[in-house]
Amino acid sequence: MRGQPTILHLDMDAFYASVEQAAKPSLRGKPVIVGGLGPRGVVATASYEARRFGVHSAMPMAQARRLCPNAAALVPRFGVYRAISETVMGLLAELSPLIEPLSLDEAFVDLAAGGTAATAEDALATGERLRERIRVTTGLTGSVGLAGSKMLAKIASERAKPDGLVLIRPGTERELLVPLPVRTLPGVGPATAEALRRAGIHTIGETVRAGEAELLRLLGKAHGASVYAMANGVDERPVVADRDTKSVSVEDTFDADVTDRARIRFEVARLADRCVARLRAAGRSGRTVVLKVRRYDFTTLTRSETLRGPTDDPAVVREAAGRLLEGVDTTEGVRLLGVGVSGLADFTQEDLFAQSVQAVRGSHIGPAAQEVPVVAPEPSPEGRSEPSPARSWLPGVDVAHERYGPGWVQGSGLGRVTVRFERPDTPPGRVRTFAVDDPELARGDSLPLVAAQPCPSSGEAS
DNA sequence: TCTGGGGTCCTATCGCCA
DNA sequence: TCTGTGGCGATAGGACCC
Repeated sequence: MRGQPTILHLDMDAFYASVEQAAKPSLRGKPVIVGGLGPRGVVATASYEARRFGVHSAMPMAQARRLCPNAAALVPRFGVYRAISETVMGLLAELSPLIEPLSLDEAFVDLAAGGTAATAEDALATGERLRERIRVTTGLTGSVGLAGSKMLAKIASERAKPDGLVLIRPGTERELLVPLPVRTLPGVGPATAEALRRAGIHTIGETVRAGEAELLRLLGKAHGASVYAMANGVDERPVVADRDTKSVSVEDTFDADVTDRARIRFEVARLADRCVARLRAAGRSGRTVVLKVRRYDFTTLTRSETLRGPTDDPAVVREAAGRLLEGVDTTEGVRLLGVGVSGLADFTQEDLFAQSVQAVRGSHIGPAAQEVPVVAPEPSPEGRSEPSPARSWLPGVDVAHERYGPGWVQGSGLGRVTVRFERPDTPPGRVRTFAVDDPELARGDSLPLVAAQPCPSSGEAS
């Protein structure tokens, strides 16, 4: 049974960038980069046109723009991606009840659990049918890998990219793996690859030849054993549906390092509130509060405190984070602050002994400034600016103009905003420029990428 | 213009306790 | 009572993934 290609891995092609190209006809066939646009932004996804210039995920945006100055650089629209992702996951759910999403654009499916892959040929047919369904319902392409394990299915989809399907037949795994670089193996990142390289190990074949004892010596017990097994094509990890969240966190990188202690305290309180808002939205509470500080030199430290019981009270989390901050020296400047909660529970058990000093205060989520005796940050020259009107016209966002209809922001600056008026189902549209405070211009709703099926009253287009 | 944001898992160390 | 051992929770850091 094992070895039969019953594990399917789906990977949507250049997902965020492809969504933007589908939504914005003028960008089709052109280089598109989605990511943070601030001075410290990084690339989330680059379209294949941009990749030809050497742009790739996790690259600093500034470098990406030097490599590919003509690319459209857009901020991510996670709401849109999430909605499309749900549609795609719905298609996967038709194949099998056992699906494991890895991110918005990737998932494993255990076809055996769905009875849709008795043979390799069945699996192939299922995979091709899926790709077609995805194309028709979303207008996007995805690549499919089929194999007998998660690792191999993932390697297969990688080889299938873009817009393809690869099946690894039982018995061919070893010869396929042998020449591949060690970085191909799940769990082998930069640090592990470097440790192996120093031992003269570059490929999976060399990993196998080194022997298990040598790997244990180089990488330690658990990691060494796992890498050795993977190198031999042994991967028994099951497809796990419904992984439940173990922690919730939020973090912010500042445009410039922050040294002002009052400002840092204020930001930590704000992050704590945002974190609790997410926690509550998920209907969870948590017991351990974690503060994360990345300093000017990129060294990162965490401090944590475990409460007597789980909480979802913003004041409690804010105070714990504040206490943790008091033990951290920030005089030389911080580039990132984060607040997280782990040790999650489903229930909200209010502590009988009031973990918060401010027991009397309401436990609703309110503006941090209400409770924290923090100097509202002066319009200081450092750090992220408060959301100014101009900043909400970020490239890529949806807008609607009273006269010209739906469009998207192409760029803004010097008090002006440039909008391209087009929709997923129109030809490339034309560009108009407005004052940033033009009363006829407002944020708009995203439009479906594929014309909605005849459906009574599709109430979009406000 | 060097390096995001949201996670998971593993390991080491320390103190407490049986 | 002293010493050792082992388990366990809390804490911190690091590697990895998308």
